[in-house]
Amino acid sequence: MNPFDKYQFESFSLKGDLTVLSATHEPEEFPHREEQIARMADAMSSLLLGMKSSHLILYGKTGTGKTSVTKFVTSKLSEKIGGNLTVCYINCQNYDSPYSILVFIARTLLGPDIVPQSGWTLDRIYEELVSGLKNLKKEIIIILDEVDKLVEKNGGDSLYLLLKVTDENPGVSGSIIGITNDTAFYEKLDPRVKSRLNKESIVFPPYNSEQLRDILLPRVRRVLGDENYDETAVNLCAAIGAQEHGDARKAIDLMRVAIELALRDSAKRVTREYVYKARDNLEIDIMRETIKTLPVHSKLVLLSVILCGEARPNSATTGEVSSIYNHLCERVGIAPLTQRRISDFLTDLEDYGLISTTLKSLGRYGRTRLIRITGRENDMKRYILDDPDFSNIGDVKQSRQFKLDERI
DNA sequence: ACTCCACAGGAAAATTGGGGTA
DNA sequence: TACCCCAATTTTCCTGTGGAGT
Repeated sequence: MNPFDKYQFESFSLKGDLTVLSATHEPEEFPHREEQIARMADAMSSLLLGMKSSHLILYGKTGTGKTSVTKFVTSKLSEKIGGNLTVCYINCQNYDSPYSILVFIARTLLGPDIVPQSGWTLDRIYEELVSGLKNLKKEIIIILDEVDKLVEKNGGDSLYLLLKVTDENPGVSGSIIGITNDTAFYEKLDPRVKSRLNKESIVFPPYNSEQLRDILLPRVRRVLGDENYDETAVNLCAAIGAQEHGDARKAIDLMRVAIELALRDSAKRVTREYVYKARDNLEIDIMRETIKTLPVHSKLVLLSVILCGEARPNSATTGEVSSIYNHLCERVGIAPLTQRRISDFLTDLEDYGLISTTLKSLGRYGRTRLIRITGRENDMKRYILDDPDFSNIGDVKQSRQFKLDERI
């Protein structure tokens, strides 16, 4: 026998497409969601008879399958009904005003030329949309992902208007599917919307780790075959996902990254170690991605927080941050915003998990938020300074110095 | 017990900017 | 061109507040 046999480095190869483990993959099977699917189908079955379907509200945390299941069920429904049904998917994070929603719907259902992005009055867009929908003569399903954003922002105006479109115009037949992760969503609605929304609600409970494993395993098999991975690695992904409020997306992402890392290493199989590495990687990726997509002022505020923390290791306060921010703006050549606004940015940054704040009273010295960076600030600084707008910011240490002098 | 700091965070006014009509 | 409508973003103005100093 060949003495080199035991030094086989050949790594495993993919048996299937890795996109099965990507966010855009739309599965055909939904383990542990049979009940929800059946109930949705039941609620929408009246469309098959040409009757109106009632509106639906779906509750559930992120990664519990609400969106995928909805897309799945609606696509199956349109298979049955044929060309007589159009589905319009809207993510309410992007379209959160009555105006932008109506425009979006009009443009996707009726074509991009029917209404302009802006310029017309809301009334005119409404009229145009309604008459357009009448001419369409189709059943319409409007999926509102993250509806809670809609209600938070401007009361229930957008929803109210949509319900008016679907319910108050003979000749228009539409139903709304609202998706939310806010369990108190319905209570927050104002009465005029509540009364119209003859709601049927379906809850998507978080997955536990066994259920996550059931979701993960078939997909992993499709990618890797039966060998090439430790089952404990899959279990670990499932366990981490379960910890994160039963988040299937998280578990799937972890598995994908773990496989990618193992491939890059030309490893023989995917092990727990790769899952741990994947977790670290994902965290950094998420951080870089959120920082990269931050608006300029937000970046400056975050940078100010970091610099402030470097100057004085104990927590920074809003006032300190905003004075550093002012200096940075001057340096970069951007008009600074008010402290009121900075305060809002700080809340945003906290929501993104980039900083954490504690409201504290310093007695005689007022009441303010103590602000701390969460995570590796050197990395953060690097990602912020990647922004081409900040090319003239120069040496950060230097700028820190000059700020220290200016303060107090 | 009372003050008063340094803000938080709500509400409303003002500004900005796309796009219309005449 | 001037002027209007609308949404979104910021500013202005505001009221509220926990606790160190007195």
